[in-house]
Amino acid sequence: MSELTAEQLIQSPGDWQRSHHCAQTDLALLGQDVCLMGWVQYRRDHGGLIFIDLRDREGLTQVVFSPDHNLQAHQEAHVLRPEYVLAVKGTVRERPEGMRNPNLKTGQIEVVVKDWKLLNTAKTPPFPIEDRIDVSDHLRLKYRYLDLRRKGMTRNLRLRHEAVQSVRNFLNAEGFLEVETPVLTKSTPEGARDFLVPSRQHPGHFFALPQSPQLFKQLLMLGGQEKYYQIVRCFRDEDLRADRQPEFTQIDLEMAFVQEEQVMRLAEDMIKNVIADTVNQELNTPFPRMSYSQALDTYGLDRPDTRFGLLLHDVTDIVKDSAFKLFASAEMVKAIRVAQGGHISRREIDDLTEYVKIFGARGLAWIKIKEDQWHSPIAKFLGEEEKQQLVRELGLEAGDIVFFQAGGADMVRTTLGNLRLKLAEKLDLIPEDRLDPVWITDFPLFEWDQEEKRWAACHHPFTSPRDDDRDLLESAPERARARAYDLVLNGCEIGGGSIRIHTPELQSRMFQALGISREEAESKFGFLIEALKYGSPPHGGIAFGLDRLLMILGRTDSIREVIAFPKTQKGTCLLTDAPTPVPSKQLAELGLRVRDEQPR
RNA sequence: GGAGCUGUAGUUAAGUUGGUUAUAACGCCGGCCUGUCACGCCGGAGGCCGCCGGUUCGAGUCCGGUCAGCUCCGCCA
Repeated sequence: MSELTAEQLIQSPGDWQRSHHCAQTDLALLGQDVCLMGWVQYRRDHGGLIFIDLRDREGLTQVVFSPDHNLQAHQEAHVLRPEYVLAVKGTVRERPEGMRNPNLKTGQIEVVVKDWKLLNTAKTPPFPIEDRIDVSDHLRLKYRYLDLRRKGMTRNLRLRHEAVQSVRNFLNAEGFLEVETPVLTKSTPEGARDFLVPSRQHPGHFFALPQSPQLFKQLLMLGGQEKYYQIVRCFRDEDLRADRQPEFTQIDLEMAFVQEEQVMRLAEDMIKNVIADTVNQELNTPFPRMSYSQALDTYGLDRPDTRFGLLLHDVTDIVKDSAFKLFASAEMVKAIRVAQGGHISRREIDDLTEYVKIFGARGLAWIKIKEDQWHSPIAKFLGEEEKQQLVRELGLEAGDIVFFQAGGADMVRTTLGNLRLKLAEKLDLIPEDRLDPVWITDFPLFEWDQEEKRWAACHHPFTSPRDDDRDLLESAPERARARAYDLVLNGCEIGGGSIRIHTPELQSRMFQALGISREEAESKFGFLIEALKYGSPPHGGIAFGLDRLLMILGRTDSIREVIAFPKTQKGTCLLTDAPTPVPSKQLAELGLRVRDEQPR
């Protein structure tokens, strides 16, 4: 028997056809001949007997090369290495007593090789194709195609597929039409930074990639399509986070002739359905609702995680005459009681103090409640009356610890809102298997843009004010409420929408309130205002961040885990090396020149 | 634009107060092995300690810078 190298053994599959997937081989197939194709997961070469765990997308099957069944095959199979690609034909047989593997779905059986083909060899992968190995993000992204072979990524891609199918099935049944909208579109003011695409045919002119299909979906309502949806890529040229990628996917939908209730009911039914179809969990509808101001008051954030307590209490009034000047002079003082948190050490408090500084806090006041006294750097400033009121407001008991934050309202809320999350994580208070949705409603229409010194749309400039707040647009914009709603799941904003403005008059007033001049409104949004003049139906909708929803359902802490080919935090692709410079000829065609081009 | 963490063999990590030849496990290569299943046993190879500079008799270790990955602030209607 001549010794052939692995490369010499490579063959084409020829007329071999795969009969089963590796996960399908079980006792029901006993005695049958099957043809499997896949990759070598593990090889256990005993010399006289070779076991290969063959992997395909669906699972693993043990195949056995035995000289008793095919001498040549057995001898050739010594060349097999991890990730080699092979096809085997063989017989499914029950494993001998005591040789079964209960950890493997197909562990009752094995496939005895009658004939096989080596379809391809493989370099030794830079990291093992196994879930239990933690590999650096850098390597995983550079060799993403190898990372995708791992079970975790395969599972996440399947989850994504199932979620998308569920959404389509649901919305199709509800009478929605899936319509595509342009990816090459118009740059608009407001919102995130646009990705620009230069126009070759019109030098100096640019398309923008859509931040969302917002205007087109409204135009589809104007186009009489009544119920639209799209699972659509959106682009925002802003810095990345664990839950943010420059391109991400929205489940976008819009309905004509509806009010808030219909959109919210439909949306929660859709989400309920997706969750049942993917992770087999049942949510109760209707989802709970909370006003924006209540969310800020009790959770500090507009995306409350309602899976645990640690609520914020306002104690501004209690300490307004305190001897502790920091409290007395503050615009707002809030507190979090951690029941039986007195064991938190000085060292841990120091870490938390460092943590809150990220949010602009100067420090972190705390009190440990003991049986006989209050242990705290600030206890000496607090009078009996103040202490009594704090006990009442916070429900204090011996063994508790209380954290305080005093200062500007925004800072206090943000700081304690984030501290609350930090504490919950640290103290393991988050029930990981819970899915707690909550609608946030009653958003303000505007928020003050400190940098631009003007009002900015809280949601977007097409969101309708409440009917009875219309006159506030000019007189008291800060009091105007929006017909907007966000859906928050486990403290993550997974969707948001609104009832839109559908008359040209109101839309023009909105632009005015935002400080957008008549001329600018005309040049940027003229087509919309014009369109609204031709019988626009009242309409509204919502858009969900598919990736974020999948992060929660897949119980992963990074958006990269649910995207096949994500970008790094610096917005690059380690696999393709994009973005790259382009030849000057290509730039010239576009009428572009790169300023201060560095020699490379 | 800013802050923090990380960077040592193919991979994951250890590396003490700055001190001789930089460890371990897995992987890889060679050999043995007919019931393993993350097979086992014997042997072997494998290092620009991210990069540049500085301090020092001497730097993986200290300092400055820089690059990359990650987390966060700003930003994200």
